[in-house]
Amino acid sequence: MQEYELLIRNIHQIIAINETDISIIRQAFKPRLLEKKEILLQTGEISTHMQFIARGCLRSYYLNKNAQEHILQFGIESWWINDLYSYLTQTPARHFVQAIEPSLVLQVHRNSLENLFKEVPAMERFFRLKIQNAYVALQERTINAMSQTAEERYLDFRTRYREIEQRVPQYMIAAYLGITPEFLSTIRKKFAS
Amino acid sequence: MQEYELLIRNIHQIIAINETDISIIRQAFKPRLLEKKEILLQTGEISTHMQFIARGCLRSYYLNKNAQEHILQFGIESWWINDLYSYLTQTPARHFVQAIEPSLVLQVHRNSLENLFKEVPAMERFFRLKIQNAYVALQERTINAMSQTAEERYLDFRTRYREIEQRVPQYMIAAYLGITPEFLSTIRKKFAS
DNA sequence: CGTCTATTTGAATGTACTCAAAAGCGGTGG
DNA sequence: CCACCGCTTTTGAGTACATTCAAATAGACG
Repeated sequence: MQEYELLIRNIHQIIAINETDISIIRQAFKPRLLEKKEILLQTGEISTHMQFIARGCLRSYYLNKNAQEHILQFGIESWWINDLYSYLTQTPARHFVQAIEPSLVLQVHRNSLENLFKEVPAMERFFRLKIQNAYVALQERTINAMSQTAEERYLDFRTRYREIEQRVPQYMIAAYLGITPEFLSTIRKKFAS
Repeated sequence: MQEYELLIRNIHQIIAINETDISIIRQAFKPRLLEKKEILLQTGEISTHMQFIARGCLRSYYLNKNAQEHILQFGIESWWINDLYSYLTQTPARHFVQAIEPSLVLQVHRNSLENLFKEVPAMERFFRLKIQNAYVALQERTINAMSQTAEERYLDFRTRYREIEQRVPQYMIAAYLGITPEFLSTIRKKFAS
């Protein structure tokens, strides 16, 4: 049950919860093991769960009309990952969510989360804050994508997500930054240690 | 009071409201006239109002560290405009909101909106949907910024926001697309009618 | 060890920027 | 009403940034 500790800590950092709340939260979340490359959410499916990463590394990505992959988000331990729009509006997902490493997520179903909100109202605030943060992070990324060179974006990524950089293959970082793997390779050469 | 009709229609398209609701909504929103170039929200200020554009054209923009302007959003009649993050979190705004033309906005103060939610609960759903749509629009824009050429982005903008393209100066469209005005000019030459 | 995938390298090309200057346009004052 | 001023848009030359394609090299894993 150690994985649940991480979840509880993650929530407790943001909102106040007591022992009763904690046991209600534990019951609402179900563990799900994922193999490397296993897909948690497909385009076209409707997202029914919020998921917390207890162990491993995942990504959400999108295929554009030329079938190029674009990564929207990476996630490691203590992050939340989803196609938020599909979840919120109950419309077909436009993104995939996939495990990069063997992973363990703690999932709460939409209905179950609604009940949780009734029993632990502060959880509603918790998720509202998560969504707000996701929004502002996205806004910053949009601006950076438009105003910075690939090199600047890469260095920014490196400092911001030091750990992720070491855990995911380079071509995925390129797909996150919106550049080709070849060009990322030449950028990296400049900063070779 | 014609400007209020537009607001009511905008809300009524999304949620069911009766005559009583309408008069409550009318009272909550106050008109504010803006001159061309007048700034409605400054970086550093905390956003206290949601605003609906009844007449005119506005933009929200951001200055990056090289003091370049990047436009996040244009808005014309029937659109909502704000620094949403500042409004939601009550933290200092990172963006400016400015009138491009002489404009009229209908503003509702945060406190007033909270009261409105109690009297007309469906309004809470209305704004939640607005925020969700803003999120997904931003996500699409991020992907496009990374995966499309300037020309593709411009053509996309043109079909998506035909009217805005005709109302705002070209250098602002460049600032929206993340390219230089010179380069936008050469792109346009190719499609000269 | 062999196979498959990921990364690197390099040449040629395309996309977008910088800088400078000219042309166009819109409002204001005389 | 027109002339002028300031701002916006266009044009062009030179350069920087990033891609494509092809091939070589390196790593990971059964």
